[in-house]
Amino acid sequence: MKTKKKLSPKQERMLEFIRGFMAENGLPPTVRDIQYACGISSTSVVDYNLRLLQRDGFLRRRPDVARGIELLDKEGRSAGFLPQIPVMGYIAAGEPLPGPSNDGWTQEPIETIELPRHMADSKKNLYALRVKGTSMIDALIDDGDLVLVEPTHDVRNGDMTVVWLKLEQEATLKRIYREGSRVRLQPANSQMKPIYTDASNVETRGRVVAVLRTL
Amino acid sequence: MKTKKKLSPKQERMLEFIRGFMAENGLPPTVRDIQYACGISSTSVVDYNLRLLQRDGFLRRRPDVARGIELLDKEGRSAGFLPQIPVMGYIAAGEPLPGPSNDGWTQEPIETIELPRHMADSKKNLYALRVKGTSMIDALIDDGDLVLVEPTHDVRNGDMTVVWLKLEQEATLKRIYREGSRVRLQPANSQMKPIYTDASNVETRGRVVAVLRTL
DNA sequence: CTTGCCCTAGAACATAGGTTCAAGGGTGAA
DNA sequence: TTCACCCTTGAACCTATGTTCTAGGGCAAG
Repeated sequence: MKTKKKLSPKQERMLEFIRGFMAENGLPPTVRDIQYACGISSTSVVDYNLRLLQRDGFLRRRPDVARGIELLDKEGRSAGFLPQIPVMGYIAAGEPLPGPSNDGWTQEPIETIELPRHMADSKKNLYALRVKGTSMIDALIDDGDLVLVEPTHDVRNGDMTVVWLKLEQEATLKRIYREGSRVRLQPANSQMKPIYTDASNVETRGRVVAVLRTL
Repeated sequence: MKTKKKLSPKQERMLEFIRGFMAENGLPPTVRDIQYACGISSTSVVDYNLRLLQRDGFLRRRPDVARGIELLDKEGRSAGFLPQIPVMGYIAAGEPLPGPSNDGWTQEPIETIELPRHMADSKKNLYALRVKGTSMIDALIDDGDLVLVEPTHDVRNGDMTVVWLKLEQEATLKRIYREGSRVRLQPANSQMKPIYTDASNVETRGRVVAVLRTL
């Protein structure tokens, strides 16, 4: 159940704008903000569509209060305000890695989560991967965990890194240390031994900035 | 540096209210909301103090916009809106466990974090503990990780649980399974063996609902 | 064509809510 | 005392912003 109901393009646009406005400015937009941003000719049209959106459960309005729009998630609780982080796919040993291509993404997000600003600096356009299986357990990452990734090739020694091992056809998360022509991949778990491989065999896909586990 | 500057009691109160209002209602309060809630006699007094709070970097105001208050964290970025989770102390093997007493807490939070609603249902008054040392590594929890705890004694088999082992004088995080008069404490890491101990030796302090690791 | 429904227009209205003003009380320094 | 500074009062002011009204266009069913 992706959407509760089909929305008119205008309504899509409005919702999209409201979300963005709230995440960016930290407060809900006014009717007129929406009007101008969405190129709508009259406040009454905005009001009309807000009414419909409310009827269909996408938002709640507080009568007579300025900026009294409250976005609702599918469960009816308040949402918005927070940076939306796309969960771009799964990571598991042996699986191909989804990632950003030159322009945009190789695929659509499988879900979206929102994170507080102090975890997800919106400037870095982070994305997330869901861990499948226990193959990352030596990095202290369990099945079902969510890893937040900052997409960059500029990875420093010691960074927890998303690496693709070409030879092994394997994705993994390790701390990376370049040692001459070879690379040491150090599990986060001190009880595990490091892996050594040739530098030409590793492709760094980004730096892990956080790990989230919900139980 | 806890606070940038000493605040008057009134200003403390106002900030406190604004934070609460935003977390609860999903939008910033009006000047008059603040006035009534804090028992202030005039909007101009509110304005006056908001002015000072802005000067001292606690918030930003957008001139002439309704509810144009934006709370700032110590780094100057937008804050508020989210449930504030107190980090009540540290957890490490051998350390005593902080926790809720009959009324209130045994101590003050060492810090405060904010979490999105879908992680921190405000009804459950969660708290957090910061993990010190690598003694929880068999539960896939590293030094510096934050564990979110729902304080309850009603723990079910298989729950990741904060337990206090009386004999060993040790706090730990394990999945718990009651097996007759004894208790099996199962590490999250499948490569580790479970621990068995007598039921009378374990004291459950709460259920872990999430683990957060920032790198 | 007529009716009904959904949507758009533009304007006007009502008030929620930010801002300002003139005045006054307290307190400490000079 | 007087001045300066900080804070409080109460009211008035103004506009940002939600709401409402009347009118009309497009379109499908009858």
